[in-house]
Amino acid sequence: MFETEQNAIAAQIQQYCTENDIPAPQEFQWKPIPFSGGWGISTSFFQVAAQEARSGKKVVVPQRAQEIAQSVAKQLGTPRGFERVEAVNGYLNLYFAASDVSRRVVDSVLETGANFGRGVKKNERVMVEYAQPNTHHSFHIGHYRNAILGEALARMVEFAGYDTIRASYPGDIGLGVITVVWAYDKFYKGQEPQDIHVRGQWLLNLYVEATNLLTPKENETPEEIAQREVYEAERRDLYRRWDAGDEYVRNLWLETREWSLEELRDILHLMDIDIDVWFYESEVDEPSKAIVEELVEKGIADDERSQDGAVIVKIDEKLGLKKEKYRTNVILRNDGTSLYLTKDLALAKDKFEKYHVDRSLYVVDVRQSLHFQQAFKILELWGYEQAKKCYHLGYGFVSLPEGAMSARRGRVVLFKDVADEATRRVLEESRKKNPDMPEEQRQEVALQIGLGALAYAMLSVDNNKDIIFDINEALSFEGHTGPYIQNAHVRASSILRKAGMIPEEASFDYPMEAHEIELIETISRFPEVVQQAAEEYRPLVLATYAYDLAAAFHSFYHVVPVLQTKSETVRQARIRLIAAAKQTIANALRLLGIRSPEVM
RNA sequence: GCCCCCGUAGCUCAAUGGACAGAGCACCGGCCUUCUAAGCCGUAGGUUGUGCGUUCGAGUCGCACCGGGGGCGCCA
Repeated sequence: MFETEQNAIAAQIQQYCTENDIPAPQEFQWKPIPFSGGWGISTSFFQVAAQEARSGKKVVVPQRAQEIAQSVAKQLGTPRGFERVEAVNGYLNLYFAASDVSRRVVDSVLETGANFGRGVKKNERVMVEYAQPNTHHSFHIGHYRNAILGEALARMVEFAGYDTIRASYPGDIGLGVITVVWAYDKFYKGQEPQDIHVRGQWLLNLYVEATNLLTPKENETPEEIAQREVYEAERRDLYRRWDAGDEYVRNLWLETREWSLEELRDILHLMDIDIDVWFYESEVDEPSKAIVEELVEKGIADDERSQDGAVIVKIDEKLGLKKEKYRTNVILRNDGTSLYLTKDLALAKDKFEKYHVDRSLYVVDVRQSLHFQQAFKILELWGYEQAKKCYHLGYGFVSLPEGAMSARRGRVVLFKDVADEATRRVLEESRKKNPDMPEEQRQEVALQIGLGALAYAMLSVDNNKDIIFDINEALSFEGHTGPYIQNAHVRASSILRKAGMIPEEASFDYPMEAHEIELIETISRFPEVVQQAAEEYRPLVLATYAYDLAAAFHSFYHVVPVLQTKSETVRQARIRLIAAAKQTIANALRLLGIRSPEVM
């Protein structure tokens, strides 16, 4: 928020350096003054001093940095908007005139409202692909991490100023899908439950049971082996018929697929996710085969089918690399069917050509990073410049204290179960703490708080870290959690309700409390936090910020009176500050996909 | 064999190469006749896996090693 001041001072420093034969810094790194109670900006002169040392001057770098800082401080005096300038340990610290700057920050937040922190429009279209669960399964907590991470990323990138498209890519075909269709058709046709989530779980059980029937076991009798082989043949036949477009199989597949999609849409709705473009794996299957032919013609792929092999791309060789990095991968099986990689090539082509995407983000777990590196390099070999702006956001996978989630072993934590449990726990808490709340409102708020806790638990861990899902930790409501932040918003709302109205304007020209200044300082950081989080593709940055902001608010709330303040001037300023804090908390939470309730 | 990620307080996690490595949980001690105690304040807790190096400055960058996880041509 302080670019104007920073640039003006930077220019003065550069001029001073040039005039005094000191190497002028090319670019300045401005940082907040790290000491508590000190609100302002700082920069250091170590690099300048080190440059002098390198050019032959006999200087001790830290000492020289302090000398320069001192002389610069002297030269600057006290610039407009600041109340104090000091040189300490090689750093130049410029302390704001808190009252002036506070008013500017608060006015700016209240003027822009829900748009406070929004970045300037960048002329670039970004597609974020996330929410790619397989159909014919139920949605588990690992899918949830993917969805909330993707959504937070999309919101951040959009708010930072990019034209953003949300894409989902359900895996609606493959051996796993066919396995479920086979089991359904053979054993359970017409027995499906009606509730969409019960049905999702039921499909999952079907998959487990079918896989069990098809998996070789120890000490099988000849009869058992024969039975299993019959089943296996049936499954293969079903896949073949699907591939051939057999009407019966296709209808069966579409019907069962729709159950999963219904559940997926319901969950996305619950999460407040609105997907713009739905890609289905089954729909890129045919186009992807055509791409293989093109790649063979262009000499990018090698066709080894005549030697009973597959169609492969020797990526390292084509790139001229000597050491193995991207290796070699298959893009068409020897039976002519396509693979995951092939489909991703077709999908990327669509993204670039149909949706004119400049930058493409893939939110997929980290185990697939080689796959994406290969896909991006093949796209590059194929001639797509945008491939350089494809980025795989790999995140650590979610496992359970007992180990990896495994549908076959029945070791899966379903999102819907966790969401229900979250709501239940919040309701219990809420009845104790706020017994007078109308029951209808309580239900609605409980969902927001429960999901807030869950979302925050996922987003407050950096992307590349694995998460061992512990429900008690994830649904904690105290301390570094979503509800802690939501509670700050609720407390602010409560004060504003009692205040009645927000004054049109107010001056902060009074001796401000340290907690008051700290809160405003934290609010002022929001716009750059948004940019950082979006540039780094890291919701964690925003999650940490939201917590810092809430913590600053809670401390302020405890120490600084607002409505009880005697001075009407101070009261008005603080009411506006509360409104600004509330708005900024809401904006930050919104980017994390978390609701900001008025009461809790 | 090659590649990627992780290792920070008892536990879970933070920290654009920059000032004194910070939070939460758990533990202990305070604070509700005062704007919502899902809160606030305080105590305690560290050789940042090990060693070398780069740098004025390293938890952060490089190399080696130790420990854990993941990936590596016809699964997705």
